[in-house]
Amino acid sequence: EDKDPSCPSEPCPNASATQTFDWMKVKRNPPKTAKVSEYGLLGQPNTIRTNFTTKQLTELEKEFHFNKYLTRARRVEIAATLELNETQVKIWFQNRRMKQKKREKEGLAPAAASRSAK
Amino acid sequence: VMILRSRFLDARRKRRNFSKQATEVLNEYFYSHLSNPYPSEEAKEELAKKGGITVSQVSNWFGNKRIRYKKNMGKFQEEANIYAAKTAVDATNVVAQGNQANSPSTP
DNA sequence: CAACTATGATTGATCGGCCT
DNA sequence: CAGGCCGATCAATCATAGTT
Repeated sequence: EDKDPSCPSEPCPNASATQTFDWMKVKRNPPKTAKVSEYGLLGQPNTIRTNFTTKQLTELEKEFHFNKYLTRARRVEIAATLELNETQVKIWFQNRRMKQKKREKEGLAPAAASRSAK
Repeated sequence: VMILRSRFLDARRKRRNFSKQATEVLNEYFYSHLSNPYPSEEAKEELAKKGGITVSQVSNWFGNKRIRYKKNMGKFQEEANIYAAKTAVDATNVVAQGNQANSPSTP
């Protein structure tokens, strides 16, 4: 599967005025969440982002409130319990922390604004 | 595998389109920096202030804009020209020379 | 009023950089 | 050198606002 996704056989004649910059060509690698050993063989790799179930999210959320950071042991435990990869659990916590931070930030700025209004 | 789309039935999604001016400011920046539409944190703050929205919203906007733009560049050509012309007016001041510097305040 | 499109927000996962 | 975290971003999707 070695092919050039952009312009198979032509030097891309930049059509109109606006040209194509690098950022427009950026392509992310497909998620490696795929697990060849699960359905017998590849074919339908989890090329898409997995959707966590409400149950999984609830558990993860619970853990997060207990500890913002994971321990190797905790991670393994949770991953097994929720049937997720350790990586997925790790990533979830990282995203969760960022989300937390974002919320705190958004929760303070408006407060300062309303302070002067009141 | 069930219909667990109840991921977030939260009512937090009461989206409201941005004001005309906010969109104006954002698009102006986007198209005047089309070669690299990645505003710095400082730039985002300024855009947020000018548009009357939050920094996160500015980030979301650029994120969506970039993805959607490259997804369908043709659909934005028209818009691109409109804003390209707008920013050009800003430079028509010095018609004498083709000054490329577009950063008014860069120490 | 239904059908369709434009758009803001959410989020699992990736990328590059830094640190341990 | 491998592994985790951060900050930013991607990319797909959700749900709604605005159009047709």
